[in-house]
Amino acid sequence: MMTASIIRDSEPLQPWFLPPQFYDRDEQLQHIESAVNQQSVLTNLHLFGPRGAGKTHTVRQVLESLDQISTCIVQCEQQDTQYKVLKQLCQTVTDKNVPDGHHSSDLKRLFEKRSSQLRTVVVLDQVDFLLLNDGSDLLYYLSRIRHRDKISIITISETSPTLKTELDERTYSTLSPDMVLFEPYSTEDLFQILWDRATQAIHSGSVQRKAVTYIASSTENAAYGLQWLKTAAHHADTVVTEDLVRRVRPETDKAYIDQLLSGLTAHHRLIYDAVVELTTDSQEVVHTGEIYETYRQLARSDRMKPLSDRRISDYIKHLELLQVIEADYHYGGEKGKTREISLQFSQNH
DNA sequence: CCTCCACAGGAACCGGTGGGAA
DNA sequence: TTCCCACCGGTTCCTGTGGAGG
Repeated sequence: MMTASIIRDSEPLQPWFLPPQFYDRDEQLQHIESAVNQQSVLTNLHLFGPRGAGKTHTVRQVLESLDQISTCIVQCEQQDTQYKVLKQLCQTVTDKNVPDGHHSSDLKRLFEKRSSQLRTVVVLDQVDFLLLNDGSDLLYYLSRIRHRDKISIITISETSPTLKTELDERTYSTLSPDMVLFEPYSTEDLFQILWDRATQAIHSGSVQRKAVTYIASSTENAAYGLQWLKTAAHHADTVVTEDLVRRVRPETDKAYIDQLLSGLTAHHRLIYDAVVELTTDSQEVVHTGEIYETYRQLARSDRMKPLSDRRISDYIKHLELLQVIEADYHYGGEKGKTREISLQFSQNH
């Protein structure tokens, strides 16, 4: 069934692929580099911008270009407790596996010992997950660590512009990060980004410029655009056309959501499915109680033991942080405290 | 004005896991 | 081997919120 693929190298279509060329990120690249590449005191940074604006890639680009510097990139979506982050920091810095069961003070000692010898950059990607689950204790610790002139803390967020409201006062004032703003890509830049990847990944002549132009003018999110291109390429018999691109949009949404949810649990998935099921053309917002109920039904039909409402309430917050759903908080709506929840990615564009 | 609804979200607690020390 | 301790995902319990309805 699968005919010869037009893809010659799938790597450049992968989300983690670091491209050789960046567009319209000179200012940010420079800002980050000067913050972590000083001989004296290193600077802390907070990177803010929407998903698919190149935050993570830009940091990686800078860090991979530097020598004599130890770097730890932590995905807080998974590492959402103080202990887990410390564990990963120690593993990265010592290059050894660190088993569970230690006291976090042991891990702190180990990390301090190593980081005192070498300049160290700690990147906390999706830091909101850590803050939601565990508060700002870890950031407080890191901001006051011994030898802190040798450590730079870089936090990345899509939902907190400054971290000021998310952190307690003392942590914010000692951390006092420089803000680095990432604007969404322009249509032209996004075209270049996708075109570069397309020409690297796909046999020449097998992708039309118009097709890529269409993607670039339909979204500002590079990660989403890339998924779109990839989905289209997988479906193309001979060439990626604009028409094909239009047709694969629903499937792109699905694949993009799958990728976002892949780092979370099966329960998160069921909650998302519940919201999809409850959302109709006539009813675009759903209430938490309905989600709990539908989730329980879905879980039972999958022979999974449903989790408590309290837990699901937290999981809904996770989906909100990932921006697959949007939650409108009413501390004074029709029925006291409620959330009105809607899909961020509607199935029918 | 009081009570109820339908939730939000803090805090305490629970059982399992995996160290380290005696 | 026994005991103790921290961590973790999860539950239970509880208090707070503000409009609607009596």
